[in-house]
Amino acid sequence: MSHTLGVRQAQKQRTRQALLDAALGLLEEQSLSSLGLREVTRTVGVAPTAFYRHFRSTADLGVALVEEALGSLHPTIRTIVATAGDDDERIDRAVELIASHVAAHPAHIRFIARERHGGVQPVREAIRSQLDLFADEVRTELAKDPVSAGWREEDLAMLARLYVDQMLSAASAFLEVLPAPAAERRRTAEQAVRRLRLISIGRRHWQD
Amino acid sequence: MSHTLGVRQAQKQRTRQALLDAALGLLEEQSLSSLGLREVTRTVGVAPTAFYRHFRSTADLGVALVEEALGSLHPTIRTIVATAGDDDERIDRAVELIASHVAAHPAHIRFIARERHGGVQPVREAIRSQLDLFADEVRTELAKDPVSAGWREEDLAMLARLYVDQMLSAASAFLEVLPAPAAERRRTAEQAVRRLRLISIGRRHWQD
DNA sequence: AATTCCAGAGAACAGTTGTTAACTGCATGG
DNA sequence: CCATGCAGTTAACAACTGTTCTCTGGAATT
Repeated sequence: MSHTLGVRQAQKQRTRQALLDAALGLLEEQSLSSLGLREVTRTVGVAPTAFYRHFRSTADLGVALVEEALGSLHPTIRTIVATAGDDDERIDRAVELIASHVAAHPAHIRFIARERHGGVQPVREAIRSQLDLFADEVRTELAKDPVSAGWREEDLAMLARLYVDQMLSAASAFLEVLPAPAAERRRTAEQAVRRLRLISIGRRHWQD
Repeated sequence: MSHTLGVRQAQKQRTRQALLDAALGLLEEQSLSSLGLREVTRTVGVAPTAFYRHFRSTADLGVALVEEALGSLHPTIRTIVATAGDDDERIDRAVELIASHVAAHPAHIRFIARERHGGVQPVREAIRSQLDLFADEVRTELAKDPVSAGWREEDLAMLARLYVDQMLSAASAFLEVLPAPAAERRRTAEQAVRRLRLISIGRRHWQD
């Protein structure tokens, strides 16, 4: 199964990754719809035509970036929601985890936030389908919780989406204060915590 | 005071508005950072150089579009929050109002959702400052409500921001289902209502 | 009636873009 | 060891970009 890649294919994947990295870097200061294929190949140091060996278009590259940014995040999300413990404990841990993830992969988060409503349809759809997946996974975890006993199916789905949206919103907020002093970053974290707390309270009293 | 504009300035403003309209149309299928100045003037039917008589750059035009899209919305927002009546009634009315506004000005909403995290800094900042203004106005209205008695200042601010975010989120959701059949549009409205209800429940039990 | 002002036109600039075709060199599989 | 496959190169294309400078016609001011 673990068939070591030949020298040939290994080099190809390396160039492909270089293209993705270069694009992600360039996308910190512009949107995908204005990203030029030549711009990307130039920063990698490769001929413009080489691009076509890996992607049909910049939109295609964008879809690959969505996969890179969100694909490996599913187990993390599950963990956040499924972790046992007090509600407030869980919230604090979730917010910390989001903050550290943003600090570790700022460009990825920026890309997702930017292109979620961006000008390139295939990319919007790719992001949407990933978020739908997240929401469904969160819903599954929430359903296991005794607090969700007696909940209507669509209410559970609503809550799951709300959580996913909040995580992205929090991530985007952290992104904006990344260069700010620690005090302001803490305030952002506290805002996120308060939001999740209010939602969690609403959740506990939903059945009244 | 109501000094009628001279023929001269009137024509200028007409061209300016034509540029804004053309840009807004073009931005339905791309982001501002990829919008070309020539592209805009071409659709209006004026020389590229005429653009500079009205805007320094496309970013500058973008800032003007933010004002056009959000500037006149402040009284509406205040009304939504300040309206008397049962909580659920208020929520229903708010969601209906958002839906009809999106149906009436889809391009404006799309523009705001897209450029809020878009690739053009001055536009992001313009949107942010408008949303901050909204949040502050909502906070002021919320403070008048007896339910908010005894609330900490930052908790009120958090709730206000949460409401503003929800309105934008709902608007963006309506936008996505604008071409969809009425049944799906209703489902979107119900999702928005449920979210606001949960938040409203959390709000009533916040003090426990 | 004469003068100033200025929105918009026109032409030209150096650079950029995506895409095509035909190529080269090297790892791969027979 | 030789033939094939294919990642990446080179060159060229027509079309497009933002910005400059110069000019013009008609409204606004005097």
